[in-house]
Amino acid sequence: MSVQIRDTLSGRLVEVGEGGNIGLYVCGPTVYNHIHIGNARAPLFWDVVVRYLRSRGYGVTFVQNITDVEDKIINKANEEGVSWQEVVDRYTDSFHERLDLLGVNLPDVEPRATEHIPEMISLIQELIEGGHAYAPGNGDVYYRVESFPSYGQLSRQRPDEMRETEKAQTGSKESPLDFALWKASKPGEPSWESPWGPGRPGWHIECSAMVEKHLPEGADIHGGGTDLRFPHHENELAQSAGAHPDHTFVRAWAHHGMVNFAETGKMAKSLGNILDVKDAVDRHGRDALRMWLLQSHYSQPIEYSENILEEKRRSYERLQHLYSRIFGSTSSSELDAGLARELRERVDRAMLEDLNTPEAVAAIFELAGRVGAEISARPGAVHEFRALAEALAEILTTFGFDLAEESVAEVNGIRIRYAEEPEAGVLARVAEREGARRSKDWALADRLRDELKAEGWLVEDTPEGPVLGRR
RNA sequence: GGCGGCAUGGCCGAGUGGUGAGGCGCCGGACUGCAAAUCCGUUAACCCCGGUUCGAUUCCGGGUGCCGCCUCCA
Repeated sequence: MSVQIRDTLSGRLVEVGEGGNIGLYVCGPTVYNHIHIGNARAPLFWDVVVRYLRSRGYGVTFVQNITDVEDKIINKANEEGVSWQEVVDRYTDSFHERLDLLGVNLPDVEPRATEHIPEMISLIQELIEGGHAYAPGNGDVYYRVESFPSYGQLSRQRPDEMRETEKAQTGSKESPLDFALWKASKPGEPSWESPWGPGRPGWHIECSAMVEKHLPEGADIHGGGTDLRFPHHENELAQSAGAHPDHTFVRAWAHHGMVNFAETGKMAKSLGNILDVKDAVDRHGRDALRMWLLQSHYSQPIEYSENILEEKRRSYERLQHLYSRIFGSTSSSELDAGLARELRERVDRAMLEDLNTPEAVAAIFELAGRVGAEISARPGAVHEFRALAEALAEILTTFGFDLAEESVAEVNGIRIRYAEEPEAGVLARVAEREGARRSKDWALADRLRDELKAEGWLVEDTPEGPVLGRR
């Protein structure tokens, strides 16, 4: 069994993980602000992928870096009159808090740029020795793009056709296309000793160094947003392949689409149209956010709106309800076993071909529909889905959803289902109310329901008995 | 200007050379003392013009529109 990934470099499906192990590197945040939901796409999506691959028996090494030295961090620190380390600490904590809110697991390795300065320096030295880089003598070191003939391959750009912009000023560079590997530090800026004088690393070099260090066999999959394809990944590739032409750097590049707002387009800090992950989770809950991301393919752009997220919340609830209904099934049937098997197979097929989460989610819903139809036709069947309940729980958990497992209490022969443990006396009154209902004492039943409602509990009557929930 | 991607039913969104994924909504129904839910069923689409083909939403060409990138934005 192997996973196929649509590699952005070749445009083809590439097999990875044949040997059972997968090294995954994903570009993480530059910590100079709270992450917005656009930034959340990568951690959330890859979290699902990692969980899934592990559930299928793969050994996964998941590396996601934190960029903790960069112009924007320095600018932020200067604006606020604090040290750059303070900015880094604050927003690294914020990042972790938000991952936690999203229910995203931390990667196996979370390397920081500043912890890899020696590796970067030695990589730069190798590039200089190989003629791929030069130090003009002012403390900077630049990559010599001309020395790498396949430059532009990843982004399908031809160097001679690249538009010249002010951002690509020549300065002390040989060519406007050359990019900084090392920058001389100005006073007050983060600074490390180097063969070229005190300085700090360029942006791209950190990822080259960290991929090589933490995934010595090369990255099977290298993820990041489509906006990183150029220049960031193009430059990473030029650096790593330039320094080590015989070593595989990346087997499959997987670029995910941008998150857009319907009205204002791409969500970007520079455009000011950002939505903090925290606000999105507060508004819609993490499960809705997961459903939203999983119901479209990672390679496509995705649109955010309050309405869409509300829709996704409802979608997820439907699965949660189905699970609640069949959870606790004590027996299995031929139908049950067949549905469980089909569910697992279809999810696998979808995921193993380019991580097609929407296809996998569709399979879950489709199977759910068939269960509903069976229960609808034969209510007693609700207790005969042990295998499917198990498969469903496993898959939804693998996708990182919070599956609420209901408890069942039996009071005076009345079965009451609830997800959240109620305080003493509540269950007794729910049972009392159900007793009142059975003897058609509607006045008492309604009074008890109102009473419980005032205390924050909602009682719903179902054919299978009362269900207690939070209002 | 260059490069890349995308155009699917009211909305979101997969996929396929020929039997209409899936979700949300609408509508119909079931359940129901009331309430709130829930469940079932149905509805409906492949941007435009050519071409290839027995047959194209799917392949090719052209057009239109939208999005991203073009040196440090996930």
